[in-house]
Amino acid sequence: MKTQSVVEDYVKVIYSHTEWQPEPITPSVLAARLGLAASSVTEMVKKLAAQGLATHVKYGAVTLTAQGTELALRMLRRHRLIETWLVEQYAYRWDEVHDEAEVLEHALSDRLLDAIDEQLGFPSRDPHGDPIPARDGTITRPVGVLLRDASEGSTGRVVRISDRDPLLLRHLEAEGITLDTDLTVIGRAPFGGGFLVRLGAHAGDATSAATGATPADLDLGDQALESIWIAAA
Amino acid sequence: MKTQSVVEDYVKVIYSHTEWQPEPITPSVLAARLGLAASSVTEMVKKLAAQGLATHVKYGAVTLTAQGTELALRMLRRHRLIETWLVEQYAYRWDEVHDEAEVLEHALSDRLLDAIDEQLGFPSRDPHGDPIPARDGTITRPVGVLLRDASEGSTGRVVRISDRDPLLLRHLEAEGITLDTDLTVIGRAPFGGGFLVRLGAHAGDATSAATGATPADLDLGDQALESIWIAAA
DNA sequence: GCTAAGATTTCGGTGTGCCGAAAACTGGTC
DNA sequence: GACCAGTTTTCGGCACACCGAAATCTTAGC
Repeated sequence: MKTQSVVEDYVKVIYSHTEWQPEPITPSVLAARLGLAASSVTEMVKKLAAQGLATHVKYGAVTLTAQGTELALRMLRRHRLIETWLVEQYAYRWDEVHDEAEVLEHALSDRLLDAIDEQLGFPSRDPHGDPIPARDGTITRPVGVLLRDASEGSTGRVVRISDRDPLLLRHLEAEGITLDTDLTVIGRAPFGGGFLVRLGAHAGDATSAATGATPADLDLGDQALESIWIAAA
Repeated sequence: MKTQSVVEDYVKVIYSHTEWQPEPITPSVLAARLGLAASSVTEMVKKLAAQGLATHVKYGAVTLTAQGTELALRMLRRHRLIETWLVEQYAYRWDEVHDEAEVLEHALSDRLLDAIDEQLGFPSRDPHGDPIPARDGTITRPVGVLLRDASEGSTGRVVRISDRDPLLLRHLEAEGITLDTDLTVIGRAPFGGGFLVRLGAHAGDATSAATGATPADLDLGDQALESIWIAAA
């Protein structure tokens, strides 16, 4: 019961892997995410299983038990509340909060966390649009589609941006794309061109949107397409 | 460079021991304060010495080097700022902050700590009256005498109360004694009576103060006499 | 100065989480 | 159905901070 925080990290990563895609995580991916050797992960996963937090088919994937999921959601709640708090109260930018939250999520007491939750007015999502699990472990996934899968000509509002890469976050912010930004999907430019979006829900008329780019259109890279979720405004 | 926090705890305790009394700390006292076996302390102290944080005369006392003192003051600054912050921002009571601060002092980044410092208006003392070291390691000790050593009939203002024992803090608060409380020292009642103080700087006249107790006088225990510092109001 | 009580250090050992190398297993290919 | 590449597990080992027991040192009392 001493260095609990290692267990918390494993569980959090295992859970996170399935949050936006269905496949359960394999030991090698887990090792890569944690920055550890595969052999270390095998050992630790055995301990997680012994504690009833995970199940592990030999030579196969790692899955959380109900108890493990509960712990993961507690940690996710902590992480996302802390990120939100840093942005709201201490003027952190959304690309700067992750590392600090990574440490603090293991250190704050439940009491302090609840006080912070109240101070923030019980927010339901963090600065990247990720849902903050409720105290009872409830989590409501925001509806939305990956920008890559959005249909041409459609408009939508940004509801989530993956926090995986801080540099992408800074780039997008510089381009004017943050949470709740309205945008219109122009689509892929012909002859292998980039993927274009226009800021604003009503920018340009349908004809120009179907016809081509204007100087105001943004050419987003593949990484952005895989990171931005939009939903009907 | 991983579990730095153990080193930080040792250094903090070593420093704290000399903050309000001159004697350097011995390994056994250090072990008691940390709740560890003496043998563990011997080992760790050797490592502190190897890192240039402490000097250790064999079979004798442990002292901090300039570098060790610097680290201790950084930790003390963290601890006391966090305590102040918990009280001011999150409605903790002064007897509840210690354990939370004990954990957080190892987890907050310098950046966040500075932001908190600013939010609090760069306070110079914590909720118990302990001075908060400045960013550059400067610390200004509040002037004052231990209540035990205060002369009879004198009046003063409470400038510090040791945070060693939360129960004492709660008791004193219930009796009406907190930081900046003015009080008059009546003195020790005759025939082995308790040590009496009166709330307020002007309560009663000199005669009654010299003569004896009134119902409003407080009879403080020995622990309180060793824990409360007063200075001219 | 001697001794004994008490403090301190030394010594062997523990648990945790990590590693690299080697062995064992998987799934796909021919 | 045998092989092979890649993954996973096993194995021996390491660093860290801790422990109790035994050895060593200090110091107070006489």
